[in-house]
Amino acid sequence: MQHGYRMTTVSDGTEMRKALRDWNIDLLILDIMLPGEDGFALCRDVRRTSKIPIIMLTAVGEDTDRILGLELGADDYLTKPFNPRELLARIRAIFRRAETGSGTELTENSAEKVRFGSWVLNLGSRELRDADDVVVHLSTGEFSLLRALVKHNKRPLSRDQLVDIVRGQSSIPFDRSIDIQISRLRRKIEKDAKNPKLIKTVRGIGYQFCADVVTA
Amino acid sequence: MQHGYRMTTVSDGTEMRKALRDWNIDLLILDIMLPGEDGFALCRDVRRTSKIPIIMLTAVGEDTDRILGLELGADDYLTKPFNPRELLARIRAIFRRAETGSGTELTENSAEKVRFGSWVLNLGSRELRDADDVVVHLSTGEFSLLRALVKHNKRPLSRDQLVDIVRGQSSIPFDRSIDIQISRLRRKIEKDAKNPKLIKTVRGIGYQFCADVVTA
DNA sequence: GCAGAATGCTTCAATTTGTTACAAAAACCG
DNA sequence: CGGTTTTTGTAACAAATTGAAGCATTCTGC
Repeated sequence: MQHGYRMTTVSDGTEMRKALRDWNIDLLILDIMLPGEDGFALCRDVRRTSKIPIIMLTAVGEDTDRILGLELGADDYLTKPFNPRELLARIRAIFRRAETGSGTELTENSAEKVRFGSWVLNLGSRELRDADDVVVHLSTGEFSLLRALVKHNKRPLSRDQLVDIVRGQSSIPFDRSIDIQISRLRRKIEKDAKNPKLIKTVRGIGYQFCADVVTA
Repeated sequence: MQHGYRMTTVSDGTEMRKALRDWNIDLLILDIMLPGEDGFALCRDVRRTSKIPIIMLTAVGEDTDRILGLELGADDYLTKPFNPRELLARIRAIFRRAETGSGTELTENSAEKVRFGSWVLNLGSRELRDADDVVVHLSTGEFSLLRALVKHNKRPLSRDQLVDIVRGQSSIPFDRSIDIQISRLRRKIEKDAKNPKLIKTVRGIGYQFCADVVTA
């Protein structure tokens, strides 16, 4: 976590696609010079399926017109060597632009409300309601954890991943804090906390959200 | 007419305002070094009333952070001396972004009034009215804070960001003033200040305006 | 069933946030 | 100008949240 942003570094196109699939990536910074597929191809490829903001890193003398142009569709670019402050400024500018959209676009495919079991979780207002429409209070951490689980539903998430999502840090060894948060969350949303139906433990791996999640 | 764009040159802030009023200007290119009012002030001033894209021209060593940041709100900037091709590329990029932008803008030039919960906030006259059309008085700081929250609704804002927006300064360490302002604002607009529905706390991050905001 | 490991959960202290009371600063007003 | 009111920030304390420690429980492979 730096300057309020959490980042993941990958070393090639394959890792990038994996990261895009496994995490909710909000912004991509692409170097043109890469082993394997070059940045141009990657950029074009990502653009085909996603509107995620892309910043390209170029060497001097590259054809800047082409980078920002329709062909590649990057949102911005920087010439190496660049000033870190400038990168930060451009990142912020991009998010600020995106913000003025409509609000709720953590990612493009995020819906406002999701339903699972007899619960309705409103991702915008951060409210969890039961079948009778009664609000069950969740602390920030509980909401954050639940959102992570729901977002990656039916997929086991390691404690590392969860800590990373919830706290934006990589976890220290023997970090049990997620277990406790899971415990607290189960107490609130499971009918029988001893027999969890929604948040199951995947021994040796982590936790998995098992309910069908319907975006309403 | 050059490269498909028509342009008008002005020499100071007064002329600029006249041009903005008399013509349909689509994009503003602002030099920071100007006779009379400087570019920073002009930029901020334009931003108060318009969402028109702004590109700033800066000398080397300027504080690029501030330029693209929330305070000034420019869309891009270029360091002098710059390559005309690069300026052209950035102009095109900005128009391309504008095209793909979704609607629902929450800025001055679109709507004067916004509605959330049972409240109506008039951004022009700075009046907040309840369901019975009774004015609830807000101090300058309270209004400014509420406007910031509403503008970035459904998105958590850090204390730093809020201080920056409200006071135009970066906050000192351990600055709790935002918390107190939030507290005062809640007392005025929340039905139950203990259970805030509009302004929620995001622990470790800041605050988030959670209501649906409708521009009326 | 048993040993060891992984997970669940209680307790408690540290941190973060909410709020009250009060003082400084600013605006207002004659 | 002086006096008054309003606004805003600091200090101090209350409440909520959270994670570490540590023991209880469950699971796995034998």
